[in-house]
Amino acid sequence: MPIKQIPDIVVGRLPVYLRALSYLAAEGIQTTSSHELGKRLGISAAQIRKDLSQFGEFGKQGTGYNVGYLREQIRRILKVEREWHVILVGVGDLGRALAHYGGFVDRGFRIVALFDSDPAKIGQRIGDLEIMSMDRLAEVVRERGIQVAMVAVPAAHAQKVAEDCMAAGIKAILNYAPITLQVPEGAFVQHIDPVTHLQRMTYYL
Amino acid sequence: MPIKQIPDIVVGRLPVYLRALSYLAAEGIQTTSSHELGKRLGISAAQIRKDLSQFGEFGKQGTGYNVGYLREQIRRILKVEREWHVILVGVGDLGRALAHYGGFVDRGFRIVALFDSDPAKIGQRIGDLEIMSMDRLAEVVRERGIQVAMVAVPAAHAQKVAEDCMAAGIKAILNYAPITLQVPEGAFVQHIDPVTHLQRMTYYL
DNA sequence: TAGATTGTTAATCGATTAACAATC
DNA sequence: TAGATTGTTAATCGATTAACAATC
Repeated sequence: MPIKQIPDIVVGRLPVYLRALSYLAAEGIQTTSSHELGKRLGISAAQIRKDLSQFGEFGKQGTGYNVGYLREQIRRILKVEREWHVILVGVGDLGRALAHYGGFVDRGFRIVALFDSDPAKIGQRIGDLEIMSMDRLAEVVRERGIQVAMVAVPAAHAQKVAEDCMAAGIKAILNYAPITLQVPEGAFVQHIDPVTHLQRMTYYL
Repeated sequence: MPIKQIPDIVVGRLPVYLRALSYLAAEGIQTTSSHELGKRLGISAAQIRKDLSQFGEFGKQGTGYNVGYLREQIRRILKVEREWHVILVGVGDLGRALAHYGGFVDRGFRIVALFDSDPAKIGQRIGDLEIMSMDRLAEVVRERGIQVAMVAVPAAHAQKVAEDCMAAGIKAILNYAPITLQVPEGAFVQHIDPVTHLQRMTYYL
């Protein structure tokens, strides 16, 4: 019997649903509906119901969804009810901002090691983490079984860094360098390039 | 006669094509093909040809595409052959990193004004820009005819800031706050939330 | 009960791919 | 010419929407 394949585009919307549910919970709202969620997110109610139905039945006819329960279910589906340890490679301006950002931990991610290739930075501390040499990346990743990396190095170095990460056992890379990384089957990359987002909007202006 | 409507998903890929073409140009490569581009980007050659064909005929049978020419054409389509003036609202760690980032200008965007609501920051300089009070946002946007904003304020303030921006005449917002902004018809928002990207990958781990 | 909302089905809509004539 | 690659068409594939029975 074939395992039902969930479309990636559906997986991609779950974090957005989860984020909205967290805000609803923070507002003290206990029950919501596909219509309410959809209105907040600019997504049709039908699509939200369809998406959720891929994973189970989480609502109640006539009532809608319990915010806390649905939130927990999506956290479980996305595997963020646990805490993922993440390395950060590249501690320039952006890397520093990411290292200081307080919004990772309560959504399932903790930066546990920093790496940079600049000898002048090695040994510096950010919070309670020390910036380490790239030489130590593989060792740290292997010993601690880390699967997720954030890469904030210059574009010219990003592909090499990604390959080093993969070789060490990293399976998922969040890439801030403005270049498309090539990774082998079974590895995952997400790209964050503000300029591509800006350019997508100027087309319409 | 109806104007041919370009799918937004196609528009969204153009900046990625453009970025790849810029790297090819920097490498001194003068000619490329849909296959070569596709291989670099993990996109099928057919899709690239189909996407480009929405806007015109840019290639030559048997030869492929002239890198410089195609690059110019996409820059024109995306309207980034000009320089867009952008305001940055929110000068925390991330805002500072964005203000320092050197990668905007040569891709069509220049940050021309900084705003923050923290009185302690107002008057501080970053490069040759002075951080201004939110009170001055509308005035600056109107006087200079600015249409694009980057928002890097805490989530709790982002919707209000977005509304202030829209009221002042901003038409496109790049939002770094981890919340879905609601904007009126005719305005555009792109969201950058690293955690949603991470969560999209952990599903598969 | 009456009203509301889910989960699901079928229909619609849209995007991607395969294939190939045209032609450089 | 022979080989390569485009632009485009048609076929396929996939995603979204509309509608509604089920039911809280």
